[in-house]
Amino acid sequence: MSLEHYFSDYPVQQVPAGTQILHQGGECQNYFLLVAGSVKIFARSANGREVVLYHVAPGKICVLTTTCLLGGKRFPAEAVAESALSVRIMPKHRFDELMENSAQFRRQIFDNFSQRIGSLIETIEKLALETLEQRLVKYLLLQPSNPIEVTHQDIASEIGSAREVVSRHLKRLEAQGWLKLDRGSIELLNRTALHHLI
Amino acid sequence: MSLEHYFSDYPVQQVPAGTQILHQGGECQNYFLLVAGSVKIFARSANGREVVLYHVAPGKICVLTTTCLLGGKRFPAEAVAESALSVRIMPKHRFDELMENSAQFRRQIFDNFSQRIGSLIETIEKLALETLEQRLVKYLLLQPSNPIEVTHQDIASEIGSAREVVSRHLKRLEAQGWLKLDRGSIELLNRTALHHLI
DNA sequence: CACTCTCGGTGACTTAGTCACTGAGAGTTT
DNA sequence: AAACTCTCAGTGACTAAGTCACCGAGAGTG
Repeated sequence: MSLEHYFSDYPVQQVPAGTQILHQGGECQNYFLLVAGSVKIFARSANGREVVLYHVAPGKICVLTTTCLLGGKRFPAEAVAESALSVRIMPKHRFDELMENSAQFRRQIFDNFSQRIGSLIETIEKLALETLEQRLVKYLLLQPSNPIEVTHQDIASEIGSAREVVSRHLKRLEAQGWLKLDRGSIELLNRTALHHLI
Repeated sequence: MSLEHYFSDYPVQQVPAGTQILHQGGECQNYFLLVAGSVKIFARSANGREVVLYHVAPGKICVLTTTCLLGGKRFPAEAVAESALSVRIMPKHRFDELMENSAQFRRQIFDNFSQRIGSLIETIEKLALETLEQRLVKYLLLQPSNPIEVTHQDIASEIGSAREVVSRHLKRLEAQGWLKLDRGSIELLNRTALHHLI
């Protein structure tokens, strides 16, 4: 039984791409389950630099929303729709009721939490222990499409760095002939060579 | 009703300071509740650099142990007793039973999870968005004792940096007259001045 | 066609991390 | 007490990463 089952009483709502769903310091009202699309959860520093904390994928709930509602806290980051979204929204009382009465539902929510903790720890390890080149190359090799449609700025905030630094590294990799840069896209030409950098 | 209540059937066991409790890739067998002392959970890179992920405080369980047991995964980090510990150990079947039957217990475990997710996100934001000086000064100002009994290496892994870098920053702060360095200890002399660096 | 906006490139500089080595001091052994 | 070992910190020289200020190309708009 997937999480979506428990949300099926609530209608699917559409959210356009680019919508800012939650702001730093904002209040969470309801739980939402993502049916389709992708939500980016990130933090922004005073001088405008950003770092992506995680992405919410279809079939998942936003863990941070859950911790806010359970703890009565303000949302500590920014949430933006990376693409057009379909979501189902569940009111707090129904969530609490399910947590009380359904072991299956609890299990799903707990799994969501566990996976998120694992991914956050991975992020910390990467930031503190890996070089920028390693993070960059891993990011590139993980992308499903080729060419990859993404700006240097996007990559920088994904891997916790600055745009200029990412640009320079990419330029160097292009000079080696391992990829090809274009405005808003990166084509990987030699995955094997890139793999050897990790 | 605190978490400790649910563990009271299980005897308090002593663990000497410095014991390595869990290794990266090791298997978790049981839940443990910390009664007294402190456990450091950290990751280590290939070249020996370390980064502290979090500390387990008295009255808390180790969230990572929980996620391992729930997900049947290997422990993704290192766990070391920072001081002598008193712990109570609960077998998996009893934990599962409590999760099933006690809303209070579930609530406690969830709170533990939520707090940990919050602290991990904070750590990511610090690593990616703050300067080393900010992280260092915040660390110093947060310590309860003065002088602070800690090595430069310890600080470096707390704030995700390298020993030499921390040493140089501390030397500079000492030259300003804001603190006094000694082997294994740092005495803060001017908290106000340090505050202005944040 | 002019205007604007996003994206990326670049030079000069600062900050952070690495590597290799040094020496001081504390504790232990002989 | 002298020699030994270990931990901790200091340092110079270097590389990597991040910042700041600016430029120019190209896409989209009116």
